[in-house]
Amino acid sequence: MRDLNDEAPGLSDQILAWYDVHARALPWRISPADRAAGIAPDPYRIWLSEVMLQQTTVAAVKDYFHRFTTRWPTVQDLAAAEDGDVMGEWAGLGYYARARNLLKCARVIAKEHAGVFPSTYDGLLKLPGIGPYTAAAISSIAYDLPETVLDGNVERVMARLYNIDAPLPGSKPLLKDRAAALTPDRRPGDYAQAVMDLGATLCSPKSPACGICPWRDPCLARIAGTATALPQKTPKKPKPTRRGHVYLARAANGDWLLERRPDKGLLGGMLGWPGSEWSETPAPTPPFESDWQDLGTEVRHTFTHFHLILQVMVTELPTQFPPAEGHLRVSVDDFRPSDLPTVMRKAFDLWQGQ
DNA sequence: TAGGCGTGGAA
DNA sequence: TTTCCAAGCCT
Repeated sequence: MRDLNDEAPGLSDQILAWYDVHARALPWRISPADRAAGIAPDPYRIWLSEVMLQQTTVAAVKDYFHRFTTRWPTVQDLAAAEDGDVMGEWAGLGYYARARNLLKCARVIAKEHAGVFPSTYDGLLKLPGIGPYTAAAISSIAYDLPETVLDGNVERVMARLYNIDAPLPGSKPLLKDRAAALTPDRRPGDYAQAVMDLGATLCSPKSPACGICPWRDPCLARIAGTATALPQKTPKKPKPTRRGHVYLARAANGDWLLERRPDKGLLGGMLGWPGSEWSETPAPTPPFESDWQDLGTEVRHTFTHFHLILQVMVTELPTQFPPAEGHLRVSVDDFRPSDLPTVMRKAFDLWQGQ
């Protein structure tokens, strides 16, 4: 049996040589040439990009990264921001606990670490929103420490390189061991980005470009013809469908009735329309007595673990409406649809379009 | 520890 | 249309 660990130095050299030529230009990335010239990444920008990239594509992150770094150029700037401004700027990116933890983390860095990110894996791991992957990513990319990143890309690349057919997530420790054995002491930051770039571009889930892969020769899955079937994953449960009502009330002067959702749970900390519970058979719960009209078109949206169909009800907001507990009256000048999470913005778009 | 937690693009 | 999945973390 071929032992790829004996070839580890050669393997890391091969993928680094590939990365030197094919590294994508990304707004948060220091190119391999600039790195070689001694330019160091800004840990704040690496951290911000890595949190945004959790379960999120590069294409979706780019504009958000630019807006955040323009508005808050340093971690101290971000730490001093208002909660609602950060949540509004994150709106549309999803997994909103990331934004709440981002702000928590920035404030810990500013207050307890003098504005400087810890430079060790263990120090980073203690911070809100930083788990094993992100701690390893910041350690390696920002500080050039030989920590092993294990994200979905690296899992796929390792499962194929070693032809491991044990299913995820159970095989994760084994994949981590394989990935760690390959992590070099030389250029660990470039190496981490190289393996992830390889997974994101050539070693793709459905149709890997094995013919032009720098690891095509040693790859045991390519040799065995099993690459596209790896990594195996335990099957997922089907998504149920839930229903609900949302209530859009606008005053003659343009004011809107909104609510700030509680910090915990779905869409936590985000703005939203008042509404019913989301269940199989939700009872209507209008925020105040009025002649509510059914907009006629439903909002359809899919979350991580269920489908949602929302009935959109509209009426005029009384001029003297006394806001109930938890309700916000937002003036036309302060209301920006882009501050809403996508499912809530869809309801607004329907209202606007009718 | 397994489930909660968004969104949009690709196939 | 549906399914898969993307630089995961938290509880």
